[in-house]
Amino acid sequence: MTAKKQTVSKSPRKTGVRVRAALATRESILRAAIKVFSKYGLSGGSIDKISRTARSHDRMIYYYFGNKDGLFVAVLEEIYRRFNEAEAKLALDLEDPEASMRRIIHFILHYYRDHPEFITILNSENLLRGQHISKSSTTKQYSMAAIGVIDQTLLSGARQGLFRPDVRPRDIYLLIASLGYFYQSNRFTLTAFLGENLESPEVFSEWEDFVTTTVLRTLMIAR
Amino acid sequence: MTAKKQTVSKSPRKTGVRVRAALATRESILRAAIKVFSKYGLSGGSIDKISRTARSHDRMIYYYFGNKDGLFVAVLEEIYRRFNEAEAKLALDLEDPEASMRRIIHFILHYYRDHPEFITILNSENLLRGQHISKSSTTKQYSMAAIGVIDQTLLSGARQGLFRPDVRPRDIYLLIASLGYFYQSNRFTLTAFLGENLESPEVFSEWEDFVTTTVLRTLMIAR
Amino acid sequence: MTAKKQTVSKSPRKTGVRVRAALATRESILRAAIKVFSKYGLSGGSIDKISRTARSHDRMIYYYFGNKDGLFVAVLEEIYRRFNEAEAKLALDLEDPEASMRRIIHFILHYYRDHPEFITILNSENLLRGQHISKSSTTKQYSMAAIGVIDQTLLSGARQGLFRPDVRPRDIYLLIASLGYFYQSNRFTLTAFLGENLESPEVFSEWEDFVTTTVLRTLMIAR
Amino acid sequence: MTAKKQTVSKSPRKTGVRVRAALATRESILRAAIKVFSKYGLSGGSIDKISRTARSHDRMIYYYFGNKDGLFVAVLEEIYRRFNEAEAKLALDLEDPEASMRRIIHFILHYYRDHPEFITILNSENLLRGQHISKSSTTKQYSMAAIGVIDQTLLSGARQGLFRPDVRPRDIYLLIASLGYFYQSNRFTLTAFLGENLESPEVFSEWEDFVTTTVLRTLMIAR
DNA sequence: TATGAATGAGCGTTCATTCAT
DNA sequence: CATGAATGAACGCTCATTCAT
Repeated sequence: MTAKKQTVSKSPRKTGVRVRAALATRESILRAAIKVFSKYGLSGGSIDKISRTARSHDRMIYYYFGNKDGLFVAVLEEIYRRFNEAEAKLALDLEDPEASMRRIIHFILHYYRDHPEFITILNSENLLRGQHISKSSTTKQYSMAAIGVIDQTLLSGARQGLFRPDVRPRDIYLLIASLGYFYQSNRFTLTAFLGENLESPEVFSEWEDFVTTTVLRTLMIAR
Repeated sequence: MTAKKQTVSKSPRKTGVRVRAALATRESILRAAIKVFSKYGLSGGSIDKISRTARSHDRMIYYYFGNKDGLFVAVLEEIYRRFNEAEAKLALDLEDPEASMRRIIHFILHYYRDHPEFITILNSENLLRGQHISKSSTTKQYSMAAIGVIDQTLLSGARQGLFRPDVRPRDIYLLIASLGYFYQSNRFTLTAFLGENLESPEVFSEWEDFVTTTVLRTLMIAR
Repeated sequence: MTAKKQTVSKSPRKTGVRVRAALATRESILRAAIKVFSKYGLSGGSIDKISRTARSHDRMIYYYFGNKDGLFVAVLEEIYRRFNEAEAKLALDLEDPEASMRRIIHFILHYYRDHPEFITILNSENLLRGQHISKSSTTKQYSMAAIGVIDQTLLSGARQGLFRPDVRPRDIYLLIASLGYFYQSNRFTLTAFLGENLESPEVFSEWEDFVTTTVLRTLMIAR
Repeated sequence: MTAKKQTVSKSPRKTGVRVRAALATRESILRAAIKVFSKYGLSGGSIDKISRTARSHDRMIYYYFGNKDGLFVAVLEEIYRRFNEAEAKLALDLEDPEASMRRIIHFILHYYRDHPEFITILNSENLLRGQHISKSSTTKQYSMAAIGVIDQTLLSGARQGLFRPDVRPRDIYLLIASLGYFYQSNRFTLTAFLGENLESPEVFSEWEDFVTTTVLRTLMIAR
């Protein structure tokens, strides 16, 4: 974490250590930024809070990320990268499209639940009308993967005569994402509104069942 | 010295120019706060921005709302009240449950699209883990109305043998709200992600069709 | 305390009640001001804190005392008046000057201990270089009484051949006041400095003995 | 980001212009704070007044002292340190205890007269019930020196058969401090009260004589 | 006699950022 | 590669006070 306390050495042998230490500093700042932006939003998450959380110094943030917006862009890229990385591990059996679809739903709902920073940071970015994501080129490529997985499943399902052939993968992606995202994103106001604790495992589990049923009903050809 | 709520004067003779001016001040601050919080979030929406927008003074915000949090609570209550007021105008023909459901979906999706402040302010409140809404008692009553409308529609549909009888109104409320909310809330990151402009009327219209189809497919008994 | 909630009556009979209520308001503000100024000083004791403590309104302070300085002048006069009133109750037997002197010392030390507001408010006034007391005419007359009592005691003691005849009453007044005042006024820093709790009854009692001894040693003719 | 205490640089080569400038900034803030707190008290002495007096910026106060309270603690430590430093220069001839005692009295009375900030700042701290001094460890050690000097003098006097052996140095310290402090601290209200200008050199000189006489009378064994 | 509404200046503090070395 | 020093603007909030009835 807080490497870089070592004194400046003159021997070139130690350069490797310093580079590694520098990376560690950069990484700990990034991790701290995710935590802080997630909790306080962009304007509420101050440079000071972040550097303190990272046990580093304000100045280092400027050193590695230029300014606050640069740091936020890096944060955005990182959370998308993490989501993509997790999704890539989904081993789907395309021969069983219904099971694949259930797995995808399960993955998305659980990822959202277990990574609240993903949701709050995307909300922050949307509050700012997406002004950072447009600066980033890397994020765009991730959509391919996310929708590609659904596309393949739908194609397989249609080929087997199980799924309607006229359903667009983009709509199914939005459908699942909506149902997973809104539930998590708005769980505090919803809890007050509905008088029901959406954070309880039972309520969440019931919701997953409902989502699965709904997606399959809109996909599957009735017989 | 916070102003007493509503400031009901006992002698109606005195309900003169100043009281009217006072109400106007309070209201213009509230309206400005909705605008500013909606655009910048709670921490980004400064007292100064708000009082300037309201063409009033910082001090008056404290006079009428105590502090920034008090103002935010009032803002929350106001946007819920407005939603409720709009919903109350929905004239549903319960004899035709399918049409009713289409109307409800139409109303919610369009309300979210036309009132982006509703979404951004709720996101801000959820970022803060619902710490303001719990202080407010008035908001809770609004959920009754919102779900009540769906409940009646589902009952009518079930009575007529059109809708499945085992679907919970709360789930249908969450289903529609999710699909309307996420689309609007995340339209900027989604636009970058999907490479498609979700703000275009055509894309929105297609989405409304998809949502309607999905809701009805999950509700209606196949024949 | 919080009279003045009664509705405005048109019958002149009740005028007495209202005047009394007004006095009560004035008095409760004065009492609150003593408490607040004593605790927070002049600049730290805000109009708002005072009106809140008095369960009255800011505006009433201006109504009765003109402004903050006017209120502080009234406070100064009040604490001097109270001291004078208490001192007037001292029944001294001038035939026994030593006992009289012991009584005076006892009275002053205990008055300071039991009325910390007297000390803190005088300190505030001295911080401001006595700018309020010069506006007040009533306070000056009180010194007469305070020193007069000592004067009579010294005269009696000198007449009886017990006290030195060349000691000035003003010096004895300053001597006793210094020893009583400093002990109370600086008891917090002294406690930290000396590592001894000056608020304990035993330590205070020992101090009273020392003061009495010192005053009498400087007064009495050795035989 | 509060500055580290004293900022001792490890490589002496770097102790350059900026470090010296930094020390100057810190010191000029401290000096300004003493002046301003002395004149207006803690709550009346605003950060703005101080930074303006120091010809620095608000921000630097927070940089070097954390917050206003931190600055006040530093101010307290500084005025105690200065008193201690001055006292350390007192060259006493312990072989002549009476002369030593006269010198101590002289020193204390004149120090109080010539350093009014010492008195007003201690009054401010006592108004706040000693809440800052308890945070400071350095001040406690100063009491040792102050009382130690008196202790040695008393011991020498007792050894020579001049002073009573049963007098506690702490009491003599309090006696002298009281008589010097109260005279200065309350000189404005006393001047109004007594109708005599305590700031005139003659009156002060007479007071010093009276104090000296009083202290010696309570100390010395009558023959 | 009493009040709610309004005001502009100031409060202590934190903001993101740049400077010089 | 890293840091201590510095900056001006903004933050949420409170100040004593006056206005109009």
